[in-house]
Amino acid sequence: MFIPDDRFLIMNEFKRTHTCGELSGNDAGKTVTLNGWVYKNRNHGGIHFINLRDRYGVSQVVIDEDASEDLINLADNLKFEYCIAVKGLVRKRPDEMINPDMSTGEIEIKAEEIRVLSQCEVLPFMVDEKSNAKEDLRLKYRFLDLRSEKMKNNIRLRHETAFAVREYLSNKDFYEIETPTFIKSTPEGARDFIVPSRLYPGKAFALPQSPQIYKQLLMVSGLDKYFQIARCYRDEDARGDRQPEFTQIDIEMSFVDREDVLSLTEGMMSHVFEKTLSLKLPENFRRLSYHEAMESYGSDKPDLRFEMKIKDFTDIAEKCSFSVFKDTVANGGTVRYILAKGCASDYSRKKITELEDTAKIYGAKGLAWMKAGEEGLEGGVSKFFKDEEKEIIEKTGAENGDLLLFVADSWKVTCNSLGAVRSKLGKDLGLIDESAFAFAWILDFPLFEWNEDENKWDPAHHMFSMPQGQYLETMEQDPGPVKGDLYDLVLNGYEIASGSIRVHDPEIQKRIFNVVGFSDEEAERKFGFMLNAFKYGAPPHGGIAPGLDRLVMIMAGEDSIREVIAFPKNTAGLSPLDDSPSEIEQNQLDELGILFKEEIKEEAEVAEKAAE
RNA sequence: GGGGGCGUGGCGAAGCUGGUUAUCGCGCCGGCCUGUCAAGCCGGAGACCGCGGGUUCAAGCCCCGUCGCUCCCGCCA
Repeated sequence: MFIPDDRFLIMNEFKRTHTCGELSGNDAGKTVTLNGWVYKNRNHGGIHFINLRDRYGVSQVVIDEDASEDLINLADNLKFEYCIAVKGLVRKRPDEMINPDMSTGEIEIKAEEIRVLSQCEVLPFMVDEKSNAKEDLRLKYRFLDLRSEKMKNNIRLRHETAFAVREYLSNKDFYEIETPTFIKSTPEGARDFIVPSRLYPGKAFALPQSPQIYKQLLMVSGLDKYFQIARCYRDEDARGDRQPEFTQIDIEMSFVDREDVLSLTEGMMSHVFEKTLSLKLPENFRRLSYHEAMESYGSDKPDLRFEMKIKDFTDIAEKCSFSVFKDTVANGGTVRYILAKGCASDYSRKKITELEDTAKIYGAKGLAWMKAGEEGLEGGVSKFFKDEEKEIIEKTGAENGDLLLFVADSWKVTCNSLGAVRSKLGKDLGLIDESAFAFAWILDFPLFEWNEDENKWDPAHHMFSMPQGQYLETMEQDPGPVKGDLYDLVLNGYEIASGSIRVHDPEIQKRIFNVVGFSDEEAERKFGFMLNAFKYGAPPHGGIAPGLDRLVMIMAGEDSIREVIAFPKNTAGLSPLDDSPSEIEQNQLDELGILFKEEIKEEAEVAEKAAE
């Protein structure tokens, strides 16, 4: 095997003239040089075919029977994923050998010279869509995984999305401004990642959960329209759609109301989908109130690719003889149901139990059911509703062969659990159009949430969202119904953006703090620098923050944001690639004034002994 | 913090109500083959069945524990 000593010289002579994806019949007759990786190597004795791959595509290289012995010998020894350079003549394939599945299938390159630029060891998994290697292994060898067609396309889509965002916002006079990633820790909301300070032992920076406060300060600065494709950090457990570090398209603008932010976002999404997927989105997205989303779809991020609404059953439940329903209503709860058209025969007792298990995950105590037959309602809890049978059939519109599913519980549990049942039905019954993109705005979120455990009002989101005008007078006396100028954008069952019109008036801000029991002193200590800025001519402002990872995930048809992040963490928050986080040197700890390493070990040992 | 699923050569899987030699495809090594494009044909190497313990005449399979991954609840915009 010839491995060159002077690779610079080789590169000089064998620098690519074309990529592996661009050659077509029009290039026939040209002498070209390609650089790439050996994707396939088929040896037919007298003739070799090598599929050479780079970022741009795959081209077939042929080593003919008339090639030199050296070249044949070299081709024989090329293994998967060798990085090579090929110099040769582009020629049209004979008609019957054209490969219509290959963008370069019209041509092939008759190799004249081949140089091995870099060898490759036996692979841990095939760089191939069909390899199906486990994700942890793929993450450990991400550099190989990213060579695959799918990952390459996902990374490209992500780039194109970010590019379209920059293009759109820049054309609308937005500035892209970087905000700090070492900031003050504010322990509200998610846990902060902490960066200890060497210069000030005992003190620490936090990594931002979002650039929220800084972007609001930029509005006070009069910079007017800001965006940033911003890395954000949250020290919480990962999920398929959540990573400890993620990227959001952070946007803030001054002198706007809710409608301005919504229409800007709609325009931006339309631009992105047009540029990346050549898809036209509706000019205005559907709108649902939070209450409506929860009641009809059982989620604040409903999948609107199918309907199957959840409906109210409380009026019949409260007067029926079935004590589970009756008592729930009497105790302030609610009874709601789903009508599954034509599902009676598909759903045996066993399959209904699966649905019930789904409901139970979200706190439901059970899933009551009945089926509509030729004679009326039958099975399940139908025997308790003999008197109301007619009324139920009329109310629900149940027809022969339909299945009715009920949950009786608190409003929230009823909605959430039926929402989960609805999702499962949608998947199981194939109601979801996988090619659809169902955007919707969720509006009118409550600003406050009653905390049962601590007997106090909590902020339902963050504390800097503007209450809607009609609630301003009664906010303190009756916080429950207060709606905020908050908005979420949902897409196919995911929340892909969240934003609000902010409070820019220190007086209103103070009142909100009061409702949630935040003392002046505490507010001053945690957010003083922002509240102070608001004393100096803060403009009315608002914004939104679409999650880039989730957006691209959905556009790519993936189920996990890890598929659209070049180097993600796994669900345990670890990086299998570099094995981080890792232990650090004692001297690093010493420099930071962190002395606990031995103490932690001792504590762990003590705990271990206690466990025994 | 809690629940579900998975863990079998380098990779992906099969392995029945426990039964003696752990199977298949890909990859790897050797050979053959002039038009393939998931190339084909012949031969070969490679596995402490995640780890520890238990039940049994006998465990990949059953039980207990533990570790890892993954999905979900909690948590989290």
